[in-house]
Amino acid sequence: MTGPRARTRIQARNSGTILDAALDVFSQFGFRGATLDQIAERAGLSKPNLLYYFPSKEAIYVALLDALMHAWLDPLRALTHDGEPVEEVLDYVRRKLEMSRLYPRESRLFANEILQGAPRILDRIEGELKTLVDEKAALIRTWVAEGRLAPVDPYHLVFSIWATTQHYADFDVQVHRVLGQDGDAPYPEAERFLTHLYRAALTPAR
Amino acid sequence: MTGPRARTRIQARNSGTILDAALDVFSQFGFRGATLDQIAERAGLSKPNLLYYFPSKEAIYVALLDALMHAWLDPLRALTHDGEPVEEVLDYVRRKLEMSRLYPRESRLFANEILQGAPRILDRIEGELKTLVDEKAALIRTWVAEGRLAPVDPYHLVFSIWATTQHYADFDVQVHRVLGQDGDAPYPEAERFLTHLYRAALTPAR
DNA sequence: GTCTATATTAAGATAGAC
DNA sequence: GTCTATCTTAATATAGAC
Repeated sequence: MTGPRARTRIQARNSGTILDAALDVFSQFGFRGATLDQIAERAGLSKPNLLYYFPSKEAIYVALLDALMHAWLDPLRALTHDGEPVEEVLDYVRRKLEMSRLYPRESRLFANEILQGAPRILDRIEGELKTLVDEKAALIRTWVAEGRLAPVDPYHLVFSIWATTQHYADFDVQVHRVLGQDGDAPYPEAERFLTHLYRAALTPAR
Repeated sequence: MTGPRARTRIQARNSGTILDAALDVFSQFGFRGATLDQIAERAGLSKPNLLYYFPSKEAIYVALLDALMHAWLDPLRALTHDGEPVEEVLDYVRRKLEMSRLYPRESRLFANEILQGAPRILDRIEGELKTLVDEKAALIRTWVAEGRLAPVDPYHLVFSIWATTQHYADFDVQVHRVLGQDGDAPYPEAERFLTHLYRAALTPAR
């Protein structure tokens, strides 16, 4: 800890307030589209006060990305060889969908960063993310080779799970308008649909 | 035609150059994150010259969105009751995937607009897009009722097709880094995977 | 720790010469 | 039609009082 952040109670509280407000703004507008004015207003602090807690706009953004990446891959890490393969993957789908439901802003922050070319996260994509996906892809290949999973490409399977589950957070506005529903209403049906989709596609032919 | 746009040959060419450059920039950074300086540089024109062809930054952006929405729904419109239901949906998946491959910038422009709350496109989401999806959802329900398609929620089916196919354009950087591939390399395998995924999920139990 | 005031740069848009 | 120069506003960041 070099900065003043998180030393005293008031510092911890204000840092948290700032990060929460910043997540609102950055997740909607991306790094360049977001402004400190918006963040300050949403946090109920003055702009200079923001810069007392964080040295720059970029530092706030990077702090958010760091916190995000730390937790983002947890659902995939939990995919192990312990259980029955089809149910293991379905559990992963449900965990990812739950992430979208509980943390839609984090999903949109990530989506915005990738859309903009991932300039501040490319090393972690090529590093920890790729490493983890490679590892789980190998596990999935093993299941396929053992005939316990239908023959699918593990990478594209993972991409499709990311896409379908994150869609409910990233395209949330569209989903709600098309369905004419609000809030978390789409999620139960989404879970039913995705469970059917992946169970049908992954269950090996008998 | 009120503005100078598209009257003479030189006007048509410059308008096209500007829109192409603007698509590059807006699709990456979103409306607020994009700057006229970037667009001007990429178009090889001066900033005031841009504003000779379009009255404002917003006008350029709206022109792009208009052109996009006009073509964006074509693949879904082509889903008709003519053929065999499973193959009809698979054709739709392939058309959407082809859109991602050929027009990734348009896909990212749309994604950015939705992520930012769809402020300039909300009426068309609630209008022509919802109307079309409602219509095709009814068609899919008919197929399900006839036992020619496995029982799935038609709206979430469409969402999943949008998500999985647009993912290859919108998250293109991530896909390429994880796979260690460049250019269009992921598409053939993506098509194989998605064909399997939807064929398995949509084929009715015999 | 927090604020007002302000320096500095960048961005959208316009004026006016050519 | 196109450019240089410039106006105006907004944005990041800092100075310095309290």
